[in-house]
Amino acid sequence: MPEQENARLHLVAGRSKGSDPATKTSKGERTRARILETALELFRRDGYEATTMRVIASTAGVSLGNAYYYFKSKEHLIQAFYARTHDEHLAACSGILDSSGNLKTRLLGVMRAKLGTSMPYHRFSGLLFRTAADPSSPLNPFSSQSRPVREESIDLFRSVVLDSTTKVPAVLAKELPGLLWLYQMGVILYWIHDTSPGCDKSYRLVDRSVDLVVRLIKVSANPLMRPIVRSVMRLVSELKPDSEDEGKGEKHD
Amino acid sequence: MPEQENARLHLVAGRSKGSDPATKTSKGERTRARILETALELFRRDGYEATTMRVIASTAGVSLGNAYYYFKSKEHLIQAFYARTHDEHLAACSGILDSSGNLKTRLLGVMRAKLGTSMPYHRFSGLLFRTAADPSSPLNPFSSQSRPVREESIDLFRSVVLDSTTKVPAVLAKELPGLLWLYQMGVILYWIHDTSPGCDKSYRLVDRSVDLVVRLIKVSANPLMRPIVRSVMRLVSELKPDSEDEGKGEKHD
DNA sequence: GTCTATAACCGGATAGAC
DNA sequence: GTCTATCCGGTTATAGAC
Repeated sequence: MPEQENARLHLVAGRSKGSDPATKTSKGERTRARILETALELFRRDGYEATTMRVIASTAGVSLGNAYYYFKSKEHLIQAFYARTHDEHLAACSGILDSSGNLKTRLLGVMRAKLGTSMPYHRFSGLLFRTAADPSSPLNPFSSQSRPVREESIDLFRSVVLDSTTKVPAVLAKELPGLLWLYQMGVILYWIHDTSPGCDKSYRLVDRSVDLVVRLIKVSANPLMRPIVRSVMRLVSELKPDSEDEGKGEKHD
Repeated sequence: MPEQENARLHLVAGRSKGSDPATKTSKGERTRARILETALELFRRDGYEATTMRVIASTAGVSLGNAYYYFKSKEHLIQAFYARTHDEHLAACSGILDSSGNLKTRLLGVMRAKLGTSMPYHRFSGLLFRTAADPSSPLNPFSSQSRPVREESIDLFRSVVLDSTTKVPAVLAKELPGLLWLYQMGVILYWIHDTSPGCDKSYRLVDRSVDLVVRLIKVSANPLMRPIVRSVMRLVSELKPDSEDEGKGEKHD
């Protein structure tokens, strides 16, 4: 399925400087970028629903049909948004990850950075999660089409764990990055519903829960916890891979 | 806001036999019921998106505008769906809850019943969760407008815990029903994305995780766990109430 | 005041000409 | 690669019937 490859290429277009020398952006690439910039701008300013494809198109100086030539649907603009915020998150994390080996410090830094970089899109993210929760949408974070971005996110947590000086029990090591990613998703879900001023509650949630998570990781090394830890890990590994039948949903790309 | 009262009244219409004697259903109530039945039937058969309001209306033998007279939006049909499945869930649970006092048995019964009664709506529920995840939607399970149904669900878990013979540590007791409801939401979220035949994986998840949950509850009584349990409970109680500002979202009823 | 219907509006999406 | 014209479905306005 070459289209999927293509989608991924588009996704990263403008991030990793193209494989060709210089800034050899074709006209199409520039048009595409212009539409995307316009859309994200309008989403942030007016929200998702309030921003119509017609307005995006006209503001970007193209026709409605043309906008649909570059983005198959309004939701596909969101995929681009995913990639964008992930890059910003990475950038915001690098400082802490380079300077500390303490697991708690690292995880806290990553989680706080996640909230920080997401803040400008608080309202927008609500809608994002809306489509994200739809299993038949290619945009949902568990779908095969989201795998590339998902894997990148999990990689981040892998580096949080692996490059830390804190010793992680062997049983946990393999699944931990994926679990932390899931934990992050949970925090985001809370944050989306958080209407406290400045989203203070979400920050408190991060502070407290990171502490908790790290303590749980440490406690899991205790022999008393052995059977429970084992159960958890079996549960996780057994139920994780949506195996062969992924992408069976109604909507295809 | 009397409308909200009304919405709730409508919600339970046809459930608790009206306050008036006999089956004094007005014509409007019958029309309303007919539309709802038709809609749920079509949702189950064709899915949510594929079922248009026009088809619902014509199948139910009313005009489009008339359907909107009874249900303010397509999504409002979902609120009725919530109530419906909750009632079915209650009925499916009663057997186990009346016959066993064992916490694990009770919780397992409730969770399996939840999956069982939800199965006919597997596809539909995906879409449901879609709008449910939108914080500005009155349908999201955390919203103030969903409170009545939410409280009913939590009550079910309260009875699971309170009427069991297993002793639950005091620190946990207060928050446990709400946490179990949250746990159920998590299971549902997994189930929605579960494409395994017969949703076997979801059933396995329930079997394994119920075992785990019950063991965690018991372990939490261990003095070694004291500090962590305390942290968890503080976290929960501190971050739970979306306090005063609920319903501040864009969409109002 | 309760109910029903018709005719629009609006925005996401598509077809097909250039 | 770009446009115009059009479809389709959720939603609303509004007029009248009971």
